[in-house]
Amino acid sequence: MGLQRPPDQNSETVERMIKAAEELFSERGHENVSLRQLTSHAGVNVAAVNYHFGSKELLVEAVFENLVQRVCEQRELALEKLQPGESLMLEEIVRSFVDPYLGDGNEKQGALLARFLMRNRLYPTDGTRRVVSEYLDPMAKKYIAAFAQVCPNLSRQQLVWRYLFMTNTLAASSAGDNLSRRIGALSANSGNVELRERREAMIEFLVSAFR
Amino acid sequence: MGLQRPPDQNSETVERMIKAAEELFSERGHENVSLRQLTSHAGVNVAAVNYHFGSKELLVEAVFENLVQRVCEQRELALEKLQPGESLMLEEIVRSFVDPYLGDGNEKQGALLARFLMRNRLYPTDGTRRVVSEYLDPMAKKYIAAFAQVCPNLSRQQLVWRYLFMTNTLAASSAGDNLSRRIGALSANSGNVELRERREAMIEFLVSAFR
DNA sequence: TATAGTTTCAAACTCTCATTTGAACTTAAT
DNA sequence: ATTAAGTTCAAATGAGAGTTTGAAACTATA
Repeated sequence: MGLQRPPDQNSETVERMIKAAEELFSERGHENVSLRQLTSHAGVNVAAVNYHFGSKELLVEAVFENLVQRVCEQRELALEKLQPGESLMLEEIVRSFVDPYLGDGNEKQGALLARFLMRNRLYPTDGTRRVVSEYLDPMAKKYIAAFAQVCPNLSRQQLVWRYLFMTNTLAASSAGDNLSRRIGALSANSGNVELRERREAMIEFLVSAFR
Repeated sequence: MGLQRPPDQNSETVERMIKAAEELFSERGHENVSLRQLTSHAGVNVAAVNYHFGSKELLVEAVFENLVQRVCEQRELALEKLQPGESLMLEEIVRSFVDPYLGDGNEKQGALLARFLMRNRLYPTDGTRRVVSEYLDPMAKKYIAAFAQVCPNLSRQQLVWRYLFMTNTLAASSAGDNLSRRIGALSANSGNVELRERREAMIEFLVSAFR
């Protein structure tokens, strides 16, 4: 009968669409990727989006949720590994937060996540809010608790602020390749900036911001 | 003959359009404001946009340039007022940077600027890049020089990084009212967060990030 | 093999948007 | 008063987007 709610099956088609979406969204942002571009890049029919996800918006949210879930799992693991030892290092907490965000190798994951988080900041929807409150907020509380152990001089309120500023810095610094260009313009140096270098500078910045 | 380039006149119509654009853009972002909404809110005809600016994109860039110019002028003044005394305070430099950005009273200006800067980070165009290199970059060099005086222990490279992280934090923290909601979710406190409070917390954060 | 449910496909549909158009109106100079 | 340029207007245009459709292809079960 035409229009039925498809179950959450892991069909080949769905995976290909999500993969294509991650690639294209991380480059141009989901508002600049039409369904025709997306589906042709994935090698599936245009109608597949509405058939499998219901709408473009729901596809976007599925990709977002997918990614956030992945990152939060990695953070969970990294944070747990830190807890047992009593001597909790500030820098290691920051690293356990930043590393899963940026992912490995290329900067695509960080860029994608940054786009989503900025988008949620500027134009939140019910779906994106749900992802934040379901995955990010519980994780945030754990991090704030961890920071509280290392920074006993900061009040709970201050910790909340700084945690949020940290996430903002991370998101804003990962979005687009514009930062590298800007650094070239401001430094006397040559333009090219290494990824590793950027990551280390940011961690240094964040660590000092918690002191 | 139909299509001529109109000069930069300060006609009533142009002013009304820019004013309406600032209001609507700061609330919903320029991608979510159609020209019909914009012009009807301004009380002018739809065709006026293309007649006076050439296109929607050029109107957006004009609003952006307008705003950035204003903010940079205020920063210039505030920074100059600081220089004469030898005892340059880190916190005052940060304030001279933050205050013109956030504007006075309502948070509309900060939100508008944040949207533009994020947009430029995610989807830069020739026009927005021009505004950045023409207004923001020269200003940035002055600020980096000022920070260098107060933070002699930081290398030039570190100063550049931290300046950029500062701008990112500022932009990300000013965009949307989502931050307040998030704080409510993470604190045990009640949801409402004062503007002043937020501003002070951010300045505290930024100051500590430069130490 | 027959049948019912699921998935794919090309094509059409609908809607909104920025942009263009040509006439009407205003303004200022000759 | 006449003319020409600048400006405004309602209406049309056309491109591009997401979505829907109904038939065809596929898959599994009986």
